[in-house]
Amino acid sequence: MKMTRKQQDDFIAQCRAAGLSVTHQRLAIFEAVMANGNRHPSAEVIYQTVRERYPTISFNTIYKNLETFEELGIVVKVNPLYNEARYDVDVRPHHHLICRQCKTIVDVHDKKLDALPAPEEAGGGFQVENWTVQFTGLCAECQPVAVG
Amino acid sequence: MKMTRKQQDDFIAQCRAAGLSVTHQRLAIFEAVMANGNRHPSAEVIYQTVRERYPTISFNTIYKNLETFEELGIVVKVNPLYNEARYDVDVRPHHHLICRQCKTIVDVHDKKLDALPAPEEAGGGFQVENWTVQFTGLCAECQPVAVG
DNA sequence: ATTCTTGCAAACGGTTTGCACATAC
DNA sequence: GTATGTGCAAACCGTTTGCAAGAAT
Repeated sequence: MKMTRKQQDDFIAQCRAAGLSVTHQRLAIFEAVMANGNRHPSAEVIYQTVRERYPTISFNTIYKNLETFEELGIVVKVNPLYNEARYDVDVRPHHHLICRQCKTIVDVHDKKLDALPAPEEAGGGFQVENWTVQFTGLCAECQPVAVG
Repeated sequence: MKMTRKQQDDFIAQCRAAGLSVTHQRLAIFEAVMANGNRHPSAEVIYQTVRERYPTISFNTIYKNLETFEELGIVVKVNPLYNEARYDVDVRPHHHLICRQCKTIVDVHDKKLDALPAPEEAGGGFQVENWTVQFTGLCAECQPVAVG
């Protein structure tokens, strides 16, 4: 999963368009993100990958750049509620509205959504036990003060 | 959202059936969980709620009991990937298989799932921007060694 | 020359662990 | 009396911040 020349050029163009400096670190982090594309990597994974080539790189640089990449739309967080465990008393299968700003979670019980088909190809013997639809967006309170 | 006598009795029965001691703390935590049912509370929220009645209760006790409640099936974690941010290079709308054991995430692109209807009642003016289906279960590697 | 980025170190917040004391059974 | 649960404190881990030194433009 090596980065092509075109991917690199596109990335550089994207940086310039956004007014971002093109540093070796930033390029290496982008390459590491691409190289780990199918693994849904954490910052730690990116850090370890980049460190193979730049042993002195700082964790901070990884974090700052992942944040930057997200603003650019190059990557997206799989788990918006990554910072603390949240519990649900409703153990029946149902769905969630998640406000990306204030992290409010609202339950959704919708008949139409209950007719969801299982995924056709369950990714290499994956045994599905449960599923839920996560709607992300902005709650009523956060819409006026939204950033991004 | 006060707990009914029946709910309390059921809870006590459930504890006894599982061989768990019925402590004041455990009861109070259960009641706090129920009282915050629609808020999808974090451990901190539960802690603050219980502390109003038991000011000396320990955070540790909250954690241990939330864990216990999850094993009993009384509560469920909304966000299995709560401990660290995970990034996705694929920014197109798609879906995920998440292994509850090893936290592996596998992308799912499925035509059938793309025809998902928006929720009928968008919970008080919630503005939906995106959505994704999260299938949870066990990956092929974890099925033989699964706990729970 | 100026602006943006990096690296270091320290703080932070949520989570988890070890162990002595207390409680439920 | 024994097994289980609690409270305290400290460790832990991922994340975030402040700031001086360095690199990109």
